[in-house]
Amino acid sequence: MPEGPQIIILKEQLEQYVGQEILEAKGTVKNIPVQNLKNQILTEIKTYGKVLLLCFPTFTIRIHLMLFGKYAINQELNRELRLGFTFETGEVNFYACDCRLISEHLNQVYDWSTDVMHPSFNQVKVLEKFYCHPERLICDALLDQKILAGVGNGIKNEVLFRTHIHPASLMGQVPEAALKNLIRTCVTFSKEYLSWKQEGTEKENWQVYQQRVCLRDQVPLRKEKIGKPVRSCYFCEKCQVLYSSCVF
DNA sequence: CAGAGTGTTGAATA
DNA sequence: ATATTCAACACTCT
Repeated sequence: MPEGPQIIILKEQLEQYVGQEILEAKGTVKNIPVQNLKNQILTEIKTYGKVLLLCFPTFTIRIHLMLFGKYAINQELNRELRLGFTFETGEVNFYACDCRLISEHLNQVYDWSTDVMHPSFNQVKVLEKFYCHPERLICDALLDQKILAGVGNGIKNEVLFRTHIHPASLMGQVPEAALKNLIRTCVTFSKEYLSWKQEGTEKENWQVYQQRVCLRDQVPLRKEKIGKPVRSCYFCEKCQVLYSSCVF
């Protein structure tokens, strides 16, 4: 399910429980001593990229929905419960997700300046990280959570299309102006994506991802497995420029 | 009905 | 020891 904007929605849905005590915690999660969570007060909810961070006074629970993760609020799904909390006014249940405990201070764990949904996002920091990997493909760099947190395969394809950059372009070959535009578009697109999600108009706004025809050229879009590790890239050969000395 | 995929990790292998 | 590859996870949609 989850790219950055969808995690923001999850955070918003859970905000109602901030300040409340965990009356009951259950689930088959193995990394976390579930019994010890009882009576803990949820003090804050944060997100970092695709990760949800439930903050308690002395520790944080990190939840990543991965590829198949599900959650349910005031409802139970018919599958193995990984981690579930009952608060004073309701419950939340997580399934098929990765859960772990963080005891360090979050500022030591996460660099907020490269999270596309974070207020302290800093374009210059991301550009610096981009320049550390001139030999990588642009489609790989966009998915690297250490470089740009919160961007998933959908956002990746959309921002490359919108900025006219071919996914197989080499980082070091893309002009600085194009890179800056790309980074800016990651943020603006993610925010648009969030509002489309909230309005329920998300589907109409995909321009390349899982689409068939380029809306600019009316040419069939290409779908190729590109990168390391390989991921699906949707692109238009006609209007997305390949910046590369290699032949694709 | 088979197969791919909104993602990442940790184990296996070289 | 270090780098790379790969299965695993678990479910929906095409």
